[in-house]
Amino acid sequence: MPQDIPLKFQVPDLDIPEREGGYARGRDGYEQILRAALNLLVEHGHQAMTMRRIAAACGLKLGNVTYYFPTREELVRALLDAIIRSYIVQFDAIQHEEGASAEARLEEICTLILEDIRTKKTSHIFPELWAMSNHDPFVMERVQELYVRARMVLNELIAELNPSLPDEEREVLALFISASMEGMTMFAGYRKPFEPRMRWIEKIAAKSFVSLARTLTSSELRDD
Amino acid sequence: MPQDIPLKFQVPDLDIPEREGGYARGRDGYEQILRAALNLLVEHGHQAMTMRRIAAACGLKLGNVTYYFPTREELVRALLDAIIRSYIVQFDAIQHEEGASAEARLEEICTLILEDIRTKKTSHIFPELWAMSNHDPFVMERVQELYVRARMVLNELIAELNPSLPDEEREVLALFISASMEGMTMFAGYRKPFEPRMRWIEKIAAKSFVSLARTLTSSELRDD
DNA sequence: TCGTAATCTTGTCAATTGTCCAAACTTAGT
DNA sequence: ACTAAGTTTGGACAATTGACAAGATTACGA
Repeated sequence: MPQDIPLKFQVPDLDIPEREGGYARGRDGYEQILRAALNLLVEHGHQAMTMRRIAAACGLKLGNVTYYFPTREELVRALLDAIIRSYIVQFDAIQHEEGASAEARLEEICTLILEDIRTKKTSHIFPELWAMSNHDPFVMERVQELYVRARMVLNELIAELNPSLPDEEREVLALFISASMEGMTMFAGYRKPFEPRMRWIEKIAAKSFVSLARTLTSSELRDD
Repeated sequence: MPQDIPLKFQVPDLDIPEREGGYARGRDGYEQILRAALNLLVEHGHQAMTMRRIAAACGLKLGNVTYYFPTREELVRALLDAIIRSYIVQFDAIQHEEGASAEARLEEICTLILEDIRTKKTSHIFPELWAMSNHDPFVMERVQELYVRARMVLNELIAELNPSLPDEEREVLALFISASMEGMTMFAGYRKPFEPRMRWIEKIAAKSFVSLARTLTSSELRDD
């Protein structure tokens, strides 16, 4: 996966769990397969990610791929696990990182996420995941788990900026901010029409989110 | 397509163009096919939308489907055309509708869009479209055309609320607002974890977007 | 070095897919 | 009723897919 944009934090492509037993060659094969599958997913989408194409892409034979992953389902799950794990690791790192003011950190997080959205990998994979998750509970669960982690970071910062906001309201606000940024994927992601304007979008987002986090009050959310 | 949420404005499922020549029976078949295809897309995703499944779903024979749509590609394009056309018609109607203050209308538009997002149809179809658009220029073009129309409405309202904001900045702001709402699809759409909190999300969105539209200044977007 | 577990090759299998076609049947206007 | 255009049917085709298995080859510790 070539790096297409200079990023402060680069999310690793895959976080592949250790494999029990086996030879070094086997670990290589396993990883090669997942990387080839990821590449196909990014370049040509989920439906083009066939066992044969994966095999061809990493120089293995079809039968060999089914040795590592007896069914396509297992391969897809291992791939999504590895993809999502890499994001979660990144979010956890950010969360436990001490830094400047809550406001500055909120802005930084947003910049981080919006920059990641501009990468080809992210802006191609996530729409696939969103589409898959509508018809596959496993994907849904993993994707939502990822976003739970993403919101944890936001929640902490909002709590610092606006201590009087009740828990539930704060969580909805964190969701709003997170979802808002995800929405940029289709418009300012890789080779999308507003990609060149991503800097402005980052500024609008920072201003808007900080203002919201600071000024949102519980009474504004009361039901009619 | 059953209506799952009571909506003020219900976007029609499909806007099917008139068919040149042919008998009434033929117009029926044509429409049945597109409706069956839409239903499959919503219920089981793009990959499940095969010619045979479509035929079975609308009680036609496979060969008959290929009579109306010689290739699957043509069918998909006709379907996406009909889907997107129905949204565009809706946006055009909203745009030329006189109403209350710009602020009230902006809030109304947002409520409208966010409510539509909660429908099964919208929250299932759009992720499919976004994923497809990454690998199919035709889909990309149509989807972006839809969003251009959506932003036209926002642009007018922002211009009214903030006349001194230059054109380009206003367009990026309109994009931010539109994209922000689209991002809710994966979190507060049909059967998504935050669907029950959509009312709060609408209120946060209204407050945030109106505030942005009012207060954003050109100097805040200047490059460093 | 030797033996066993791990990895790899090769080929096959049924199932599904999009596309195509020739013949039969319907419809609507004359 | 006749006709020409529109529609429907049933079947066929090659291509692709995921899964599977028997045997060859390789890695690595005893």
